[in-house]
Amino acid sequence: MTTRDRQDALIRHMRRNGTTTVATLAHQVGASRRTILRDIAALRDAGFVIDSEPGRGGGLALDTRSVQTTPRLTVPEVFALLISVASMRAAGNLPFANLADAGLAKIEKALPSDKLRDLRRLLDCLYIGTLAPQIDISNLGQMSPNLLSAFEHAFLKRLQMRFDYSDAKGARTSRRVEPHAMLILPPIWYLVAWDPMRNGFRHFRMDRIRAPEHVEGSSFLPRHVTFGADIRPVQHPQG
Amino acid sequence: MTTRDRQDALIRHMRRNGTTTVATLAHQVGASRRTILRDIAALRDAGFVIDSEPGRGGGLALDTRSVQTTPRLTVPEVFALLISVASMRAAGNLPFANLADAGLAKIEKALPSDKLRDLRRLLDCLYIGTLAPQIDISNLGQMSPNLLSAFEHAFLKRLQMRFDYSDAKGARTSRRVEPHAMLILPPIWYLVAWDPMRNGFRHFRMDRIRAPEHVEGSSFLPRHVTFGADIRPVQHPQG
DNA sequence: CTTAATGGTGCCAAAATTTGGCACCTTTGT
DNA sequence: ACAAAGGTGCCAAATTTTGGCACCATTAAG
Repeated sequence: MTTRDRQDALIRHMRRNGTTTVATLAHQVGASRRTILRDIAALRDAGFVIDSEPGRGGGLALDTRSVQTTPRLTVPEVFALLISVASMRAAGNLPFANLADAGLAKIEKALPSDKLRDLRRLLDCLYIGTLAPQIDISNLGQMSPNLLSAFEHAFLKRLQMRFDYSDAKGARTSRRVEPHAMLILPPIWYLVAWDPMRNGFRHFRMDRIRAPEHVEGSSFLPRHVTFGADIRPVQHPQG
Repeated sequence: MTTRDRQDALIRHMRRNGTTTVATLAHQVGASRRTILRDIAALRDAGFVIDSEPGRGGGLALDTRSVQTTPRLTVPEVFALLISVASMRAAGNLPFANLADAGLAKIEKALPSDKLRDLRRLLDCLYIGTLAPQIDISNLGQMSPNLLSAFEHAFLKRLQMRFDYSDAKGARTSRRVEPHAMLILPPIWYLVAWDPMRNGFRHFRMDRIRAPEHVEGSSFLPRHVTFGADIRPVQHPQG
């Protein structure tokens, strides 16, 4: 969460909720009161009109008439939206998915061509099933926050991914694989990847993937990639 | 001079001067070569298309055709996207939903304020449950394509909706109700509405709602509203 | 072939910025 | 008087940014 992201979140929250307070915002974005006050000052500096009332019953309120900015979405953001819509379609809610799709199409049109190319490649590797697999989902875990970004980064740049995996019996192994596809069989998500150590394709339940605890040669990792996209290039089959 | 200011300056310089080099830019803004290269990467990530040619006589050039066009989305489109993301969040796929949310926030920012007000009102009437109801879903039907648009139209303009409804026993009734909320208990979607004939609130499973076969006074209906949003205003409780 | 110019990447320590905590002030409604 | 709210100044700790360096790949000129 960069400064900029946090400030975006503040604006979003104020847009949605109307009047709010510094304490509320601080709790919302997980920052201190002091930081929020600094952000508010920065946002005012950037042109946002934010009314404030001191005293009991006071608070902050964004004047929504004030600023209009062009949205600039990143590839993972659009990809996440696409996944949302696609999985809703898979759940059978077609009419709504179609409407959302129309909106997405417009967004895609506004993407620069190279981003669009990335997006198409990501879409090509995404499979969404309609029927839930007949398996026990009582111990369905939480997916790690950075997994989608890490997948996108590694897949597009043809890098390997490193992570720790717990199989159905709870045995933890450390993996280094080449990501090839994402398979969604609601509510289970799978990563399909080539495991060069085992010389074969493997499915990994994404809720069982964790960031690697001990990364050898961690100095090779860009700091923002949590799942250890490696610098070693991958021989992908498709062009 | 913040990072952002510097990156803006780079874009301005490239817009003005056409082809340039990293060294030139570095000298221009008083930063190192390394920093400029990092900025270029960030700008590309943000959606700017910047061509580059290596080798003697090479350089950088901003593709000015790739100027971002603001996608024009309608309220129902954004609403459908929001539902997609919200239902994915309800399904427990938080990290992905958060990413999608960030994208949506940017889209919301670009909406004109009156649309944003509409959107907020729609959001206020949307409830998404996390646990599926313990009911038989073997006969889950298809939701009609225009139902969401009709709901949005009728709700925002405080009009009545007309439709045919089949209850659990298959008995068909013709309804004329005031829509108040949408309740999603995956995979079942409900319309919550006031039924003035029966003088009470009713839940309608949305997959059992069908367009009315015989609509009296159909000349009053806007053509695109399939479900017969009536011109009679509704007394909504909230402002 | 050699060389110079150019974009690009990885790494690391130094520099700069951001952050959280604290004390304290002002305003406002009960 | 008091509690709840916004706002400011300060400082050490945490985090991010930066510059410098080495090095790679590509390209054109000599």
